[in-house]
Parts: sequence; structure tokens; C-alpha cells
Amino acid sequence: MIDKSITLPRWLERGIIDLFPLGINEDPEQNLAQRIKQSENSKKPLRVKLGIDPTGSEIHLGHSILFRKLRAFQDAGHTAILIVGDFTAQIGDPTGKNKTRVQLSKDQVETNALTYLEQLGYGKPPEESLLDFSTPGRLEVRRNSEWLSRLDLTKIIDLLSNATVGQMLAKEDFANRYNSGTAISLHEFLYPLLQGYDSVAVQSDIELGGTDQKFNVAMGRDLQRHFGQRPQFGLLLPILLGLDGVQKMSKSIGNTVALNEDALSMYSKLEKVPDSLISSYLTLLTDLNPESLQGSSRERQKTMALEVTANFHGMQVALSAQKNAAQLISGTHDSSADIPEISISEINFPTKAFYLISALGLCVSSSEARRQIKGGGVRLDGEKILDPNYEFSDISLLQGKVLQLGKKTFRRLTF
RNA sequence: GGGUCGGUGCCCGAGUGGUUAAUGGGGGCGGACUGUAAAUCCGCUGGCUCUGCCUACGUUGGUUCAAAUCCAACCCGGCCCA
Repeated sequence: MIDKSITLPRWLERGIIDLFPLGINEDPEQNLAQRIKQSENSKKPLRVKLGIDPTGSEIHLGHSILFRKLRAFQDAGHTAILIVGDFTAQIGDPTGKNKTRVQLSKDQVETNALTYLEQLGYGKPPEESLLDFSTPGRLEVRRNSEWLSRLDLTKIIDLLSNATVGQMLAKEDFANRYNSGTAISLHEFLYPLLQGYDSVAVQSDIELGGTDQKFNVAMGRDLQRHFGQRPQFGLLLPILLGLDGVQKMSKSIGNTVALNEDALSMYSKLEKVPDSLISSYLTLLTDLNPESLQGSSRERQKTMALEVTANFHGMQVALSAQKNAAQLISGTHDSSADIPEISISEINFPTKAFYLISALGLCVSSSEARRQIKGGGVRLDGEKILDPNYEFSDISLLQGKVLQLGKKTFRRLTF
């Protein structure tokens, strides 16, 4: 945690885990609070950089904590510089990886970039979106291919001369891989330098990142100084743990909540998160004060789930998701409950139970469906189905009923 | 480029000619319990409308009645040397 003697505004301080430089005197080059004051006095907004590499197609809550902070800067009148790492995505950030990343194609990267912007709220009014896309002067979206694709070898060598092999190998991810004898390709050393060069290209005053970005953000400072610029501040936020409460939230681990998920599944996932996560989720994903929140763990958990869901769907929808989730769990759902519907019109009758489940996409394979049934994880209107080969002779036997898989997947079968 | 060791299912890791979807652990999923948490216990964990049939041990070919296991070439990685 950062020193409380540095008096940052509350909106800025919340959730921050590291800030550098952490000047103790009044020098605005070293002291962020002073720098912000200076910016306000001169009416010159700060340029706050956040980079995302469009390597996937969905944004989840783990990413959102950085965007929430970036938005806070926007709301305070500063300029968010969103860097779409369309060039760096093709190299792959080695951070946190224990192996070389797969390099992505240009087309794939561009498609991903567009879906990212959409999920961040492009085209929506500020009050319904994660970032403010519409207030003039609050956002610049830049693609780093703009400058990185034009670097020539002379410039690249100049960049490379700013870092040493020792520094690179001291970086945790590289150190781990090096020590465990896993391959490190040379081009991966370029990544931190390119991310740093982004800061030079956009002349950023502050860079946001997760704690794992410290090396890369610091590299930005070095390069800015090298190119005669005022070095940026580094503002680091924690890495959000995923739903399992152990590993960081990540699509490839499968412990995420995506921003574009429907309210019911978002709420349901969040309300069953391990207790150990509740406080950090409250701090990082809501505006509530975790300490002042009364009630049992279970109640805090529900409040957290409700608040986070409301951030993306509005309070009305979130409340109804909460109600529906409660009904589903207790098995008292009535016909009015808002259960996601799924059509069985494509199924040919008669049909066996296992086939129904896999054909509807509730299990990844028919073998998986058989296993789930044998394991007692499948119910139809609350009745366990135990025979994978149980045969439904006609669609009328299923229509309108609720098919349940495990504790959290419910589907109302419709024609 | 040379020497050497290695590449097994989501991950780690046994297996070195023949009861084989391949020991064990982790993870994951399901069940019981519970607060849809944690802890604990139990089951499952390649695919297929499945009493059977496919596909799998880096790739491709070969030897054999039979190969993850033997041979050859190739690809990829570690270490040492240049």
C-alpha cells in the first residue's frame, strides 16, 4: 500500500497498490498530487495512458478495474489515451506467461480491437459505458502500429541500447522461464521496449497498469527520458483474482465474468465467489466502502454481486437478476421466473436424454453429457434424470420445462 | 554447426513390444454437506445418438501377428561446446 502521507484525491487513491515516483517533496516531477494540482492550475489536462493488446475477443472484470480508474481520470477532466496494441498484440506480451505467446494475424487483431471498443461502450452515452467516448477532449484512441510499424533498424537498435540482458533476465517472468529452462525468443525482449516507446509516442504523463506491468511502465520512463521527454508516473492496480479465488482472472483459465454477460449469469457467478474475494471485489469493482458494509459474509457477497451487476446492467435489472437467482437455487422458481430460454425445435423426437443435453450445447460433448447424467447432475423440473439413454418420445414432454445442469445452469425449453 | 538429453491426455509426470483410453498427482466437472462460500467425503475426467465403433503418446515412413515402447528421416526444446 502506498504511503498515506501522499495526499491523493480519494477517487485516485482507491485501489492503488503502487505509485512511482513517490516523491515526498513538492516537486511536481516526483509528486503526483502536485502534478495534478499543476495541471488543474494551468488548465492543461494530464495525458493518462492505458494500453490493451487485442489478443482476445472479450473484456472481463479483471480488465475493468483499469478502465474504471481511467474513467475516473476522465471524469476529473483529464485525457485518457487508450492504446490499442494492434502491433504489440502480434508479438505477444511475455508478462505472466511461461511460454512464448502465439502470434496473431493482422485481421484477427483488428477484429478483436473493434469488439473491445464496443464492450468499452463505444457509441453509448457516458453514463452507460465504461469509458467516456463522447465528451470532447477526454479520450484518444490510438493504435500503436501507427508508430511501431514504421520503426527502422537504426531506431530499433537505439531502443535496444536502453536495456541490458541483465535487466531483462531480472524480470520475473523471464527469470522463471530462464531458470526452468523454457525457451525465450529474442523478439520477446522487444516487447517491454515497444510498450515503453508507446509512452514516448503519445507523450503520456501517467501510465496505468496492473502490478505485473511495473517493468514495462518503468521502461516507458527510461525511454521518455532518453528521448528528452518528461517521464510519466506509473500507477499500478492489483491483478484481480478470478472466480476460483486463487488464480488471476483470465479467459484461458476460465474463471472470468465477461462484461457483456447477461445479468443473471453475471449475478449468479459473483454471488458464489469465495469469501476471500469479497473485500477486494468491493474495493476494485464498486464504489462502496467495504469496511462500512454491515452483515454476514453471505450478505456482503450478495451486495457485491448486486452492485457489480448493476454497474453494467443498471440497478433494476440487477435486482431482478438477484430475485431470479434466489428462486432458481431454492428450486421454487415459478413460471414467471426469468430463466434463459432455449429452443428444442431442432431436436428430432424421440430423443435420448444425453443427446438432448449435448445437442443444446449445455455440454461440450455427448460423452460429457452422459457423464453428467450418470453423476446425478441433470434435472428436469427438479427431477433428477439418471439414465443417459432415457428416451423422450415427444416434444410435448419437454416443452416449458426447466432443464438444469449442475447448480448454476438453467434453461427453459421452448419450441 | 557439433555433442548430449528430451517431446505422453488441460498441466505435471509414470510407462521402454502384447490383459490399454495408457499408473499417479494437480486442476476441472458432478454428487453429499453448507451460506450456490471454505473444509471434508464420494464419483467422473478422449470422441461418437455408445451393449459397439473410432481417434490418440512431436511429425512422417518402416520393422512386427502386435509399437507410446524398436528403426530411419524430419520438426521442436533444454544443457554443454563453437
